[in-house]
Amino acid sequence: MRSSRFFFTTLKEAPADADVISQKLMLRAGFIKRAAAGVYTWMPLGLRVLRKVENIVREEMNRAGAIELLMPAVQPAELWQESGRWEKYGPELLRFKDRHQRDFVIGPTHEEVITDVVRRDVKSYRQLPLHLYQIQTKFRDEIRPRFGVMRGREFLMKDGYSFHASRADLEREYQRMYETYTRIFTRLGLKFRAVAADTGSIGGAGSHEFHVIAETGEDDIAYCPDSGYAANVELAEALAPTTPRPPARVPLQKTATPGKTACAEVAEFLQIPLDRLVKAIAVVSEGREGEAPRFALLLLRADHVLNEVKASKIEGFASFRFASETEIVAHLGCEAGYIGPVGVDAGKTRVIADRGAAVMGDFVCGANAAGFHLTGVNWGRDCPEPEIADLRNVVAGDPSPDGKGKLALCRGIEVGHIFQLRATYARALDCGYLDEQGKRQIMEMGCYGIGVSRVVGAAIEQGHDEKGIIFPAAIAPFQAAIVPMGYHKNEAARLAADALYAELVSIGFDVLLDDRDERPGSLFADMELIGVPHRIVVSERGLKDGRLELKGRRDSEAVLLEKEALLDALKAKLCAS
RNA sequence: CGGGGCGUAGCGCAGUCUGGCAGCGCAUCUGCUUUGGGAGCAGAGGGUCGUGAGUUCAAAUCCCACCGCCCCGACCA
Repeated sequence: MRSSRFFFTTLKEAPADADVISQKLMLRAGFIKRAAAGVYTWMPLGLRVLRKVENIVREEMNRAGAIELLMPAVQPAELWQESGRWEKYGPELLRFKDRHQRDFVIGPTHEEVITDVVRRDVKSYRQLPLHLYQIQTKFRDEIRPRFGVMRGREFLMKDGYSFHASRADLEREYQRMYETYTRIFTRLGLKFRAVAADTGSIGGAGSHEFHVIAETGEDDIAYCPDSGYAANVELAEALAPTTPRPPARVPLQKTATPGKTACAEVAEFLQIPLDRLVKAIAVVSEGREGEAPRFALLLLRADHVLNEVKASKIEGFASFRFASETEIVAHLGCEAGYIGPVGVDAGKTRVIADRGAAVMGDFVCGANAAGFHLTGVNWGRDCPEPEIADLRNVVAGDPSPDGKGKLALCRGIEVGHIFQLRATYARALDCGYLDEQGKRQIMEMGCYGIGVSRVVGAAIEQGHDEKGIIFPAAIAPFQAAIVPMGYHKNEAARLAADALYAELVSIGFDVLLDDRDERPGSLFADMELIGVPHRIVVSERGLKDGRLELKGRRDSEAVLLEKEALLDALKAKLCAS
């Protein structure tokens, strides 16, 4: 490609409303243009990157035996009503009516459509297993789209769905997809980590997320450098402390702590470390219609943080919320800030302690009286033994749940997710087959997603500097750029640049000849901004010695090479990736 | 949904308090000079000042309503 025949525009200043680096750089580099909140046009330069990601994903899915198809973005409401998600899916599901007042949705995902396709055409175990996938535009009406293409409302996704005659075969395909995803993100040139993820109501070890490691990620990941264990913090188990609860040494005492409602303030006021305090979090579950709301007090060591996913697994609290001030006063006779487990009415309030809080002795907590805390509190002696559960987020240094080493934490951007759906959708939509005995069975399903457009943003979050984007060669808009000095003034440089361009194209390189009539500084700055991994400068001064100049995007200095040596160097670098 | 902020040329912003010719930098166009790190000089084009309705001799500026966007808040006992 020649710049003069291509179309791209760059900006010196990023639009003021961009809030993450990838969004700023994508706007500055002219990869995307905002059309509405969370909705973007992919400009030709950005589209080249998107297509490269897409093609790697496609190649590897095909290699793994999955078969591509393309489903509609617009889906009839009937399928969603049949699966039950018409009611369950919230306002993220964009619904609309056509001219005949029939209900439709713009697909946020395609379980319903694919299951409908398969149930119509697959009748026999002989047609299984079957793995179908597509790379298609999705729409989710996020409350607050942000971070450019990383949390857009409209985005490009690869979604695959596999169908099986047995759970064992689903597990085999799941493992194959785990390996395929590992291969995909490796080829994309990204630093990533596969982590165990929450499986929600389905349970089992049936879900992994693939995260690109980046400081700006929205997810916390716990991993063990020694054992290879990795899990989303939502899921990572905090093991019960191995040290037993110490015996009570001091008597229960009520202490005035006027105005000290936050744990940190209480600890400072009493001159004790934060981990001697127990904090109480009041939660409510609405329960079914006609039932009274259920109330519970969750107790954690004050320096620990409540994990809401874990809390939602408490029996009866699947969809809990934090209690209102009124509810707290009604159950505990005191406002928030001074509440605790001592003296609560066991008939009305469940007391559930995190494993860490359950082994504490002589601790401090709220006295259920405004302006007072209790010191020297001990389970069993001063209040009933609590229910015990794993309620907190793990922290760096916690023992790994597999018992081998200690956990570390990092942040990640979720770019892939694989999931053993089992029969959830197949049952709802009655997707079955006849087995060897001619008996009808419900299929086992898996689903496998990759956020293709999000990968582009994640790659930039991971690879950039003050000059702009640094792409891995596999997904850069061009593998290399030829930058001639004085293309429009100097015939020798022009002829040499044209010849080199023709030669690189003929051997299959995706190269940009920057033949714009601009000053060198502008050309350099633009090539660096858009993240081209290799730059070749053709100048009269180098040509005098028969040399060209090669510089990697991360290099500080260029090297002067004769043409053949330069071709060899480029081949070595680009073919390796 | 609650709180805060913003909306002026393609991009970044000033001007609003205190009403009085709609500005600056970058980008764009023309000419000359320049040519290895986002050039200089001279000139030019480009605006429903988010929308609507008011107040006023006069509104980007004041009042009211609406729309859009951004940020913060759903880890709090």
